[in-house]
Amino acid sequence: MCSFFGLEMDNYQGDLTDIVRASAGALGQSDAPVSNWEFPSKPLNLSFSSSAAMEDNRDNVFGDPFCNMRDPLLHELNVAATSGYFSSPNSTDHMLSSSLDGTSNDFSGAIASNILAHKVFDEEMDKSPCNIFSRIQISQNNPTKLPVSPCNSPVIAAAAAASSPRGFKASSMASIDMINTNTSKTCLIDNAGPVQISPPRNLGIKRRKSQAKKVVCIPAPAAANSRPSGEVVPSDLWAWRKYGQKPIKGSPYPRGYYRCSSSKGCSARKQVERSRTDPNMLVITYTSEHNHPWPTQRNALAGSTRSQPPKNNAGASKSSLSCRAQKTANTAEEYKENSNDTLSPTMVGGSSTASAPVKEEVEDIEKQMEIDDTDRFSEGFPQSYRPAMPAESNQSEDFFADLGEIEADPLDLLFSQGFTEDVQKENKALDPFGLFDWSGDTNTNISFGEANRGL
DNA sequence: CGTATTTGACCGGCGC
DNA sequence: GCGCCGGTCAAATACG
Repeated sequence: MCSFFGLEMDNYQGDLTDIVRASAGALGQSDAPVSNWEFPSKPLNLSFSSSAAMEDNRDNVFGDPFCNMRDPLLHELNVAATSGYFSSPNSTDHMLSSSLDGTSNDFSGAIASNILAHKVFDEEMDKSPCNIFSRIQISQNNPTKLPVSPCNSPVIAAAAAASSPRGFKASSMASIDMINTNTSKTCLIDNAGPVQISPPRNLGIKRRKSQAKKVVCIPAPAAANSRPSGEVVPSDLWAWRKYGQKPIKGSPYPRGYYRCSSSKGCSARKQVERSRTDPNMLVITYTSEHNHPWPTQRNALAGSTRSQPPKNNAGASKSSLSCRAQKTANTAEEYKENSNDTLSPTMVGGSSTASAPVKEEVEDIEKQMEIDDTDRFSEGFPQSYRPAMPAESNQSEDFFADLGEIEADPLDLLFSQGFTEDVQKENKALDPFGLFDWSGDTNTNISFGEANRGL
């Protein structure tokens, strides 16, 4: 597995794009599957209503009443590591689970995989050396360079609690060992420079200045995707609606503005942009918090029907965007990239071809994940989660090679019909309360692409 | 027809 | 006070 390049911060102050620069490294620059993070992931904490758990999360930065609920973003990101296709079989490092415990509550999620390096920066995060950031160099006014453990943080990843209605309790992240690879050998940040995280100046964030924000820096799937249009934005299963896009001064990439559409009145917002310093990385900034449980398939899908980019995407209808992009594009190539890879959620998930079966599978997976997480942690990816790979593979490399060549959503390959059926059966058995409408009708099913939209 | 996206216009904070 | 800039609004448009 490739290693991540060193993470570094340029000195550009204040721009969230650079708050966390997680180099995509070999990942972003390789042919690694770009849609890997569409894979559903497992839950880290199933305590939906545990008062104790809630208590433990009382200091989560967002005062999130749902902080114990699963974070769809986390799950999704996590799955890659738990799928067995991404993680090392020798996952023994409990770095995150231990280092986070009781220290960075607002750093409520952790995700790691050999492929994905998701990094979250919370402006209000505790910089205690005991937390995840002990492995990250904090730059700004703090000259102190916290040691970066080159082998303990293959992926210093944490899902944005802000994106979650509940976040995760650090102590509940034992599963991280599933996604941490054998760090002593497969360290993703080996031979790399330190991770430097610069707290934002908050300049330009005026109206919500006092609000906590979380910045997630993730590999930009689109960068390696040949998708003709649209930014591939990771799904977090929240329903996001894009309400604006602006070119950002100093960055060739526009910033997309999204608000939660899962619930009226929800003030949750997020901004998605490419890192100016590393186009392979997407910087997602979450602002405010959801005031509702993370969406069921129904409300998450409200109005979500588009799975394809505008047919005239490359045509006149895009001229406006192109013009905007052109404003900041310094070169023809940059312009091209902007035209093709703007932060439009239209194609999020890189799965314009995502079909209903796929989305159902995703939902099923998530559902089951909520049921038996602990077992998975110890036993690995459950049989039922295992995608029916061609040739039943452990041949992930070949698989990914294929992924790189196909245009169809890799999930179509990952999840076979048989897989779906099995999971559905299992889900029914395991979800006697029918908390989730996994079977839903066509209007309520989340299309994977749709689920991804807005990220 | 309902919903999402696009995008120009507008608003307000901040620096000068 | 003015201009810059980021963030948001909302009309137009696209899509299923």
